[in-house]
Amino acid sequence: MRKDDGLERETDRKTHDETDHEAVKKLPPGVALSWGLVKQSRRGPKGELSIPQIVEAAIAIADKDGLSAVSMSRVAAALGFTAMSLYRYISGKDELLLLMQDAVCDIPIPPEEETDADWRASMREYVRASIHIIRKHPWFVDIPISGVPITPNNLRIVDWALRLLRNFPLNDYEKMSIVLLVSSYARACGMIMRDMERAIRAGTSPGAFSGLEYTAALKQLVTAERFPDLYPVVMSGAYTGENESDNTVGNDFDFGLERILDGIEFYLASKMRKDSDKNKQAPKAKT
Amino acid sequence: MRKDDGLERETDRKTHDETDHEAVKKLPPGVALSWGLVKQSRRGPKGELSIPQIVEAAIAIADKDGLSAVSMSRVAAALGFTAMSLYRYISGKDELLLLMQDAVCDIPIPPEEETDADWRASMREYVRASIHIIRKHPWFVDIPISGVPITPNNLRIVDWALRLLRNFPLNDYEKMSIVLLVSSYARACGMIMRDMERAIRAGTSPGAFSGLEYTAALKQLVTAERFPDLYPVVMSGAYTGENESDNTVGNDFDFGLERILDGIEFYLASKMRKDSDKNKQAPKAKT
DNA sequence: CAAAAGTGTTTATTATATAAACAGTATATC
DNA sequence: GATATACTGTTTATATAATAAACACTTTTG
Repeated sequence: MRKDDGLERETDRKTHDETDHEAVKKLPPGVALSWGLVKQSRRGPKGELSIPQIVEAAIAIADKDGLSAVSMSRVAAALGFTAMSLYRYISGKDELLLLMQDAVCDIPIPPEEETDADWRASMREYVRASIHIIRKHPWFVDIPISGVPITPNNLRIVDWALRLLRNFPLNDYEKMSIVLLVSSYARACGMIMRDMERAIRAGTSPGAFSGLEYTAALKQLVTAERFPDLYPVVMSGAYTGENESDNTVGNDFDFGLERILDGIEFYLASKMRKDSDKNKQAPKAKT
Repeated sequence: MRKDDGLERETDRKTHDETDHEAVKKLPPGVALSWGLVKQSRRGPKGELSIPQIVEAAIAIADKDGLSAVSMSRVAAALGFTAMSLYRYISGKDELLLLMQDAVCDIPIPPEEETDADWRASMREYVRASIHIIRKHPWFVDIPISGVPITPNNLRIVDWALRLLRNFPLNDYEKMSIVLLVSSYARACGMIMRDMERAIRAGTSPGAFSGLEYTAALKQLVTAERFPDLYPVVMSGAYTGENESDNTVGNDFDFGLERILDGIEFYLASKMRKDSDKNKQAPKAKT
């Protein structure tokens, strides 16, 4: 984890640290920690706790009882310490949340070889993996997005997404736009799936998520006059998924994803057509 | 608002009310309120407050100081009452949040005539309106989604979205999937725009959102070995939007939306092709 | 008029994050 | 080795939440 390999002389190390410091200092609190860039002082008693330990405990609590159950005192208690002891390691709860978020982004990235074959399949796999994080850690999307990802594990996922677009005739901005598009969709779908599974676990009869419980009420409330186009959809039961089998919700998401992939494919095709109009020989792929 | 037209006999009315009640009772707390289905008792002193008043005050506070500033006591204080007085109108804070959410969904829906002309333009308008809610009320997306929309104003927006698809050769499930797709994208984009504007208002230099401040740090942290495909994007400055003019972020979102619309269009075309293969005369539009 | 139902308030309870002061411990430097 | 220093985990205290319970008052209903 430590970059210092011991070969640099004292002065070099200092300069290097300071350069790092200036840029890194501007990072939001906690981000530096996530990159493992922390003071490593030798004096004083060794800490009995550690950041990974704290984060792990917090994640376990959040997985079990939700994000609201994650309080400093409960995390500390789970480790056999007092709430205040945590502040020796992290500066506050926000930092803990950020570290939790990055920690669960530490997923296995598929090896590069498998990627190139079928980009649509790869994209589906990417979306599936993104959704998997949310389903495994339902609290993940309860933490508001504070900006572009800048923590290491999160960035590895972005790196993976970009890899899938590597050989596409797109500039960096187009690539980022597509990553944004696909990731946003994954997030939105993951959120809804999360809600579904949460409801089922909370005792809602299986398949009764997505408003199925409220179907009867909605059929009384949604009138044809006030909701001309929603009315038939509610009445047919499609709105609340009355006639769907259990896993059809997943199919809904698959449907949307395929539309997005179609859109991307369409854009690539039209762009390559344009390119081959301009230049005589079309530059199909960069590598 | 009352369905009872006075012609039914007492027994009929009772039965009817109970039917309403049974179905409506199952609605989550607050949803019934949002539909205006509340006890209307005559005894006791008239309330000096009202639900719309409370919700309005809460929204004003949230718009100004964020969702975390919305406390029962602050809302009450803004109206000149004590915190506990609010509990005579709503059962708790969750209910207040739900009512706030529905209240800001009360947006002008464009008249039907303007819709049919250009469905892509209409869709763009729909997305723009959805995003506008989020930008005007940045706290909107801080409230987690608890399921399919079931409050009246929110459903009117869904109704609007469905109207845009009315004449498409799609079944209800396909329509809902497309609404989900477009709405999710709008939400995701709105969130990011919200963050951007929030950061700018908080003093971040204009255009320095989206990680621009962290560019220097990222260029040190993102190595070519660890992030082979992200590396060039960070280095070119595209990742943190270094070379973008102010409104390019919006253009990013436009890009993704156009891909989604392309995808929908592609699907429609391929489906109609299939239909015309099956039946001799293609049923182009239902109405 | 009396009962009932509803109003806003005061008071109290429980949780929360976190600041501040404290006593103990391991290291660095003399 | 002695001692200052920097660090450890703890105790105590503060401020702010949501909201339950008991209270006094008001208006309608029977």
